This record gives sequence, C-alpha cells and structure tokens, in this order.
Amino acid sequence: MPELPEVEIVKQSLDKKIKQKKIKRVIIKNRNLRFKIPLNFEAQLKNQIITKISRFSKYIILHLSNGSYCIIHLGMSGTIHLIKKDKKKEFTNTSFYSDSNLPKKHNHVEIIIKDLDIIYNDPRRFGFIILVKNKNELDKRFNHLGPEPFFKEFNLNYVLNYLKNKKKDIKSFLLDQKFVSGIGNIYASEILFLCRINPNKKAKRLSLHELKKIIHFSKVVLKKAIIRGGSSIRNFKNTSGKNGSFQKEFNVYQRENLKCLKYKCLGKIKKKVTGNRSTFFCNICQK
DNA sequence: AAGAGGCCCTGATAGC
DNA sequence: TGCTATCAGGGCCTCT
Repeated sequence: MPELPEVEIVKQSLDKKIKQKKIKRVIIKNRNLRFKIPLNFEAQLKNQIITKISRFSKYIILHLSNGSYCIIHLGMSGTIHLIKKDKKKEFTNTSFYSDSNLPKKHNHVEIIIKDLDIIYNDPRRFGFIILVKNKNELDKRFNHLGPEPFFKEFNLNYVLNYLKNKKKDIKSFLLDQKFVSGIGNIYASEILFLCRINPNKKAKRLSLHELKKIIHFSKVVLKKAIIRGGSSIRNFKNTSGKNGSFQKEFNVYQRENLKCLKYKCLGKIKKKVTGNRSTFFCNICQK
C-alpha cells in the first residue's frame, strides 16, 4: 500500500500517541512476514521505552531506550492500528487500507503499552518488522537506498550523473529505490504527468530541463500528498475522516480512458502494464 | 553492472 | 450463486 506520504502520516500519528511510552508486553500472533519474526523478538522489546519515532523512505523506525531500533515496513498491505484497550476504540490516521475497525484476520503483532495496543496487520505479508542493535546496523540496513526527493542530495548533478548512459525508461527509475527512495507506483505516474514526460522515455534521453522538472515535481507531489493525509484507494466505505484524500486529486492514476485533465489537452489517459505494474499517462501531452 | 523477470501472499472485484 | 481470472500502494532474488 503505502508510499512515502502514507508512511509519513502513520509516523506522525504514532509520534503523537506512543512517544515516550514503555512497552509492557509483546504478543506475536503470526511470525510469518517477509522476514520471520525471531523467537526472541518479544523479550528484546519488553520494557523498552519508545524514545522517538522517525521515518526514512517507506520505513518507520521506533527508537528504543537501549539504543536499538525497531524497523517497520508496511509492504503492500500492512497497516498499524492503535487500539485503546478498554473501549477498543481505534484512533485515526493509522489505517489506509482497512476500515476503522480492527481487522479480524492477519493481526500479526501486538505491542502493548500503558493505555494502548499497537497492532500490526498485514494480509499479504510483504511487510516486516525487524530489530537492529545500534545506529551502525540501522544505517547498514538503509545503505542501498538512494536519497528521498526532499534531500539536498537529490539534485541536478546527482540525477544527471545517475541517469546518463542508463537504458531503462524514466518511470522504472522513479520506482527504483536505489535511485530515489520513497516514490511508489501511484506517485511515479502522477509526478511524470505534472512533468509532461512520457513514462516510457529513456532516462538518458531526458533534457536538463526535464530532469529539473522531475526533481521539482517529486517534491511537490509528495508534499501535497502528505498535506492531504496520503491516498486511500481502497475501502472507501468508512469515510469518517480517517482516510487520506489525495486520491481525489489523481490526474492519471486509475483514470484509464478518461479525459486528460490538462487544460485544453484532448488526450485520454492510457494504461500500460510492464512487469505486473500499471503505468498511467496521457499520450498526447506527455512527450 | 545493469536490466528483465519471477516470486513472496491474500483479498477484492470482474466476468462468466 | 459460485466458480475462475486478474489485479493490488513493494522489494528481494536470480539469471543473463
């Protein structure tokens, strides 16, 4: 599910609700995620204080009082739910995929703090929760990832050098976390639409002006999505203010055969599938 | 090294 | 209604 903006919203919500709280108990209901949760996981979390919650790319990081870190990735279908123990009432902004009720199936991990249960749910199990001992190991875990669009390192010089001589199309690179981290399949299409660049265009053939636009609109789209509370593209049933609203502002994603929204453009949005992933674009105004 | 493709999984929806 | 096929917001791994 989540790309950088959705993960950021979850992180902000956790920051408000669980910072400086002590972990009383951890219950694992299903150890099978992308990486199997080790048997000593519960003991290593118990009695730790969550001193800080941060995010890098699509990863949420819980900083623990003994200097270790708990890294959470939501994969395609992971959600985090905060349940008030007595009333079993769920807080907002922690769920994009599911409705406001705690799912009955696939609750893998429960982290119990004083007045809350933090529940990790992941039907498809593409996500994971891992512990790393220290900052060094944390950095190592993220070593292969490129800068976020917001970082200074994501500049013209970097982009130009990275993409010169590359044979793949630009959309593949926006999805390539080694090049830039945090962008996923929705925002890649949306960014390229605003750039007026055809997703099939070879990366090395982009002009300096086009590279500048990619840098610019990557920031613009992700920032706006964060302000809108992310995108909630499934389970619209519970719209009690808990879902993000950026999906209402999609220009191309899931708009196949609909009219291009660029002023005076007569194009229709096309969908192209490569490697099992859909790309949406206007084949008239995106050159 | 870079690129293409497969695979990990369940659930919602579309089509018959 | 009940089957089957397709698709889904990600990333890791292998092969060429």
